[in-house]
Amino acid sequence: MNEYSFTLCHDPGMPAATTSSARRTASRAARRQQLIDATMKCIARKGLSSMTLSDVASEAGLSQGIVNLHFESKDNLLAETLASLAGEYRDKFDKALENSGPDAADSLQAIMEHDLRPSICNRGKLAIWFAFWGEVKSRPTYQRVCAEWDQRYDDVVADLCRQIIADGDYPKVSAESVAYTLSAMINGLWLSCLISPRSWSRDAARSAVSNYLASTFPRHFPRTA
Amino acid sequence: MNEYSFTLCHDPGMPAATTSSARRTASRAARRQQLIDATMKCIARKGLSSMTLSDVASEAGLSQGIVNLHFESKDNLLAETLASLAGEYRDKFDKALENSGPDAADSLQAIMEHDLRPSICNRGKLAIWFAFWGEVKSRPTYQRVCAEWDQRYDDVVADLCRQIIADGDYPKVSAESVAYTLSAMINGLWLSCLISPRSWSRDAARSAVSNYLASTFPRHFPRTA
Amino acid sequence: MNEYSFTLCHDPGMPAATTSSARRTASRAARRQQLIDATMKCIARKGLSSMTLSDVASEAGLSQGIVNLHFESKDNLLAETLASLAGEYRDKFDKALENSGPDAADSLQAIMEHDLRPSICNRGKLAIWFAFWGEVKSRPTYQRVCAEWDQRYDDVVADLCRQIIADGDYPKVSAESVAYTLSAMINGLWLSCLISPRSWSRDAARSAVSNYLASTFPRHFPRTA
Amino acid sequence: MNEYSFTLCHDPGMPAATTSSARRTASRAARRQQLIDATMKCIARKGLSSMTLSDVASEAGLSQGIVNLHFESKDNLLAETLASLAGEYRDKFDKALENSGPDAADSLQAIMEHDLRPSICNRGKLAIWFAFWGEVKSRPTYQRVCAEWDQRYDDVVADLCRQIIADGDYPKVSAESVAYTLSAMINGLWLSCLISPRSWSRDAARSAVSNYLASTFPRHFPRTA
DNA sequence: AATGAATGAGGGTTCATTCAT
DNA sequence: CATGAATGAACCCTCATTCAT
Repeated sequence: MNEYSFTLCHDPGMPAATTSSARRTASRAARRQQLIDATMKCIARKGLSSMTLSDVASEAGLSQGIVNLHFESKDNLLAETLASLAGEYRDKFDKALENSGPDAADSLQAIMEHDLRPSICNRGKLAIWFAFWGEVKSRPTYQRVCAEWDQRYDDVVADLCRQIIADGDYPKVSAESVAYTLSAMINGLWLSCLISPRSWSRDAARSAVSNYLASTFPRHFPRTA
Repeated sequence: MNEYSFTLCHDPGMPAATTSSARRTASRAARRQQLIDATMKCIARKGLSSMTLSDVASEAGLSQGIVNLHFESKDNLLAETLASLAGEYRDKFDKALENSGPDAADSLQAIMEHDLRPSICNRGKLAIWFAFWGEVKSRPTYQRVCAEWDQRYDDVVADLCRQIIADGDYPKVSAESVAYTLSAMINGLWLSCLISPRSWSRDAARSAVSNYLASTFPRHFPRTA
Repeated sequence: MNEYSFTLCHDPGMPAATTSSARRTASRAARRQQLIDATMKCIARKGLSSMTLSDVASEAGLSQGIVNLHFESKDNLLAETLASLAGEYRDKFDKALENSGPDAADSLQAIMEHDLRPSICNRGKLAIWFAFWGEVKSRPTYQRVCAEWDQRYDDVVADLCRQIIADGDYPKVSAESVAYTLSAMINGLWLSCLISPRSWSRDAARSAVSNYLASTFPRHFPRTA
Repeated sequence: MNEYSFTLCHDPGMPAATTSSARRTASRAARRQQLIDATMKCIARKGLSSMTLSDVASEAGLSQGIVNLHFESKDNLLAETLASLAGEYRDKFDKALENSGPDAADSLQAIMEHDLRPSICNRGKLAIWFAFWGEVKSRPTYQRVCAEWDQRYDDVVADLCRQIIADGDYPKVSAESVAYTLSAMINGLWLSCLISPRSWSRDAARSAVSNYLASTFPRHFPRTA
């Protein structure tokens, strides 16, 4: 499924073209990732607006100045955190596609399942996504990263839909519209998971998607109980 | 459509039943609303995490200390801003319902149209909603307000779906699931409006919803071109 | 005992040389005193450094701007409060002298008793005195008022001591030194009342003074049990 | 004279028993003491109520945020300043006792002399003590520290008096009352030093104490010229 | 590379003071 | 005379950033 791969500014530990200091560079990359991970935890726990670099350093078990040493500025750390979040998501997304069955329907199913899986769809992770989305309007950088990915997501899904439509003869269905709807649904379900954790049910979310797919592509997605 | 009305802590400009000082009281409420409006503009422009009380005061054309005078603290201002945002939305929502046709399908249609109308679905307003959603995990207060509203929204829509299902004999359709899906779709479409304003199209959003409704309730929502 | 009277800048409600508006002026003086009283309560409760004009206005049951209306500034209010405190003390002091027996020893006794009486020597009142004394070094105004009074106190007491010494033939005793000691003792006893209210005992304070007087002027102050 | 030693929360520059980073720790303690010293100067110069953290930082030749870095809050700085003031006094007090002659009368004499020595009894230092005493009523923390010390002072002095009384056969004298009187006298003399620096005379203060001691314990404290 | 003490700009907040009513 | 909304300077405090070690 390489054809869908794309690049964001996410590439921890690029091979270090320099001669010897591979270990040092590797360690540097590892430290950066460690700090990014700490940042994500902090965003999830305290929110973007009250997270401080002290929090991040503490969470990472390191000292005050460490973030500026590795990322120059807080803004930069956050930008790279978003890139990492997106990259991580993309990797899992790609893997889910690769591991899916051969048909487009299987792939589509895999994507949807993937998006609702606990490793992706849990309050902690979602809080981070929404934290960045909440600043998208005022931070062109965030917007670019998010928009790029969303576009790609829609493209991939639309492509799969096109194959399904061709395969199953659904003349009245627009691939783009279905892709758009699916993408929106996932994001909306994520929001409700974040906002109403008490009443939220993963099964309800899954069957909402299933129902939609079943009513849109009845010959590919049989209605479940 | 009073049966769907509900209350959030939103009540700008109470009717001033008291005899004297009505003017002063009115002015006080007006000032608060003025500050809340300024806050919304600032959130939309700068984001929750970099908006300052100075920004708000400037935007309102007033002096530094004015916010603390009327809201005691920034936290409080933000909480009341969210309440106002929700209240404003609720009012428009209720009005849209009232003005809709007599049938449940008309009402449902009205809600969907309302949610995608420019006065609701524009980057400025959406940025505010997402700003608060982005902090929901770390601010129980925000969560409560948002969850309360989401629940209500789903209830109202589910109720309408139930009427439509009963009326149109759609035995395999679950009202809750459809309501859930519609609610998620709207939020997801909002997100894409916020994130990808360039490629976003109101018509595409509308037809995504229309298509879904048409495929779910074919006898009530005829497929459009 | 007019010979000992002296003036501080304390004179509430001076007769108002103007023609008619006597009532208005009287009311004005009353209001000023009301505010000064409120100020004293606030100093006792919150301390000089955290007392605000709002506190004073609240305590007096009046509105925000009232203090500046009547006293122009906070500094001025405090200066007049100190003057009032000193004036009040002076009045009671004078009255205690007037009401005392005819002899110098009686007068001295009366002064000492007066200084340890609950109406003077209670934590509330003392807190106010010490609050001002605590700022004496940095506020020449306070110092002047306090120094003036202290001088007078010492003079009065030294005068009485002189009479006692002459009357009782205590050749080795210096009137000034005894006056100085008595004055210091009283202030020290006040401090211990303020600092150690739990263990402080009015009787212990009184007998400390009695013992001192008995050992200094044995023929005038018989030792008590 | 170890039997009279006692502890307040005062311990600048702990000996750094730890192996490494002794320098850093030492420096930290030194910085704290530096700030406390600056605080004392500021209180003496401007008074508790108008001293600001800026003043302290300037006085110490350091930057704005330094106090909060080392003391967390202004309240905390002040509390530790009082503790340091009391600790410093206690150390000198103990040393004066140690260096005094062998007899109880010598010790008592040493204490009194000590309390009136210029290094203790000067307007700058006294202004600080009175500044804190002025807030004792509204700050339980201050009160506790002050009350604790006063109690100890009285205990030590009373103990000495008891020895003197036993040694010299003064049946009618109460050790507690004398101790109480002496303690009060010293505080009162301090006040007059603070309030009336012009007319205040160290010799007058000393002879007031001497006279009292001579008349109370004639066989131990011979009358001076 | 890592530390953590130090900086200082800028935040939220307080409050003495002003002024239209 | 009295009110209380409004002001804005100045406070305490936070925190991203710097830098000597």
